[in-house]
Amino acid sequence: MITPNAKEIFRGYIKAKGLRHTWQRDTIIDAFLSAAGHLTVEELFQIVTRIHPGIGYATVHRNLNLIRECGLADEIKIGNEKTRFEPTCGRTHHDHLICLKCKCFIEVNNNQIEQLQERLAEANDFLPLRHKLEIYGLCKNCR
Amino acid sequence: MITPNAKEIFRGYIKAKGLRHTWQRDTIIDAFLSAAGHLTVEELFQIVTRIHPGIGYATVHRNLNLIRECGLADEIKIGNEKTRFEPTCGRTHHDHLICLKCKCFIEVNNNQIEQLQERLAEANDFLPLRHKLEIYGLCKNCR
DNA sequence: GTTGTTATTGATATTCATTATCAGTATAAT
DNA sequence: ATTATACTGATAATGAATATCAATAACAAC
Repeated sequence: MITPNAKEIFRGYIKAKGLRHTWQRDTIIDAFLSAAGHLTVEELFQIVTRIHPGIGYATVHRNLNLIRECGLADEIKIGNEKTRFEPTCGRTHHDHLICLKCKCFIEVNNNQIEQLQERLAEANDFLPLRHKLEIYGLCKNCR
Repeated sequence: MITPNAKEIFRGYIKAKGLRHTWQRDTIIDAFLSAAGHLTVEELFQIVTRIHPGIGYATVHRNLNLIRECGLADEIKIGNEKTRFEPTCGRTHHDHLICLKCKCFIEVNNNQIEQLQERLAEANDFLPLRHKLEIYGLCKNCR
């Protein structure tokens, strides 16, 4: 299976909403896609600034929201920590085991759970679009 | 099965932490336990104020955190909505189907999913303590 | 009961992520 | 080229959550 071109998805979303293409958006989507996952707005802003000094924090924030809206990023918010954005494209959906002590997280996946969730929604006449499963506890090193 | 006395749990927690008993704490835990679930700090503050005018917002907030800490409340935070606190005592754990349009939520429960989560954690050498499963989508009326 | 220590309260200030504002600029259709 | 309008970047505003602090209250020790 070929990974869909994330950048194309983003540009398509922009166009479909009647928004405009700008070099800032290009820079931001490129930086986001090539960076390691789980970035905060602040962190992406730092990266983008190194490439193109002068891009505003608000611009990065706004566009990160667009990236999330078009499905290329998931939001992870743990307690009062800053929101983090993780790329979804080319990756299967996964849930998180979050350590309450060291704040690390492990990505996990279970098809059976996914299927049960579908059925659970169905049984309640609910159309499921996305979901978030977070298991909090202690990791191998902290338990 | 007899529901454990939530108020005793709270008072025990206070004592165990070397904190002190106050009439404000009593008022707040009483109001919280007798209120319908899913309250925001603001809403509980309004209720408490009606019983004892003069109790400060910060006091309600602080004590709601203690109530959460001792396991009597779960936190629900949907998007940018205000954090809500829902009583856990005397109720089985449940997950949420959250409507993206009307913001309503349906409480659901599935033992099979719970069990799979346990196993998932185990497989990763992770000690699960609590978890949060939220399925976002469209409810019966909004789909 | 008195005293001393210290947690608590309530009012307010602070913090901090996120969103809104807005003038100037850039984009893209005609 | 013209024109309408979305975008940017700087900054202000928002708002929930937390911190601060002086006055007060709880409670253990005596």
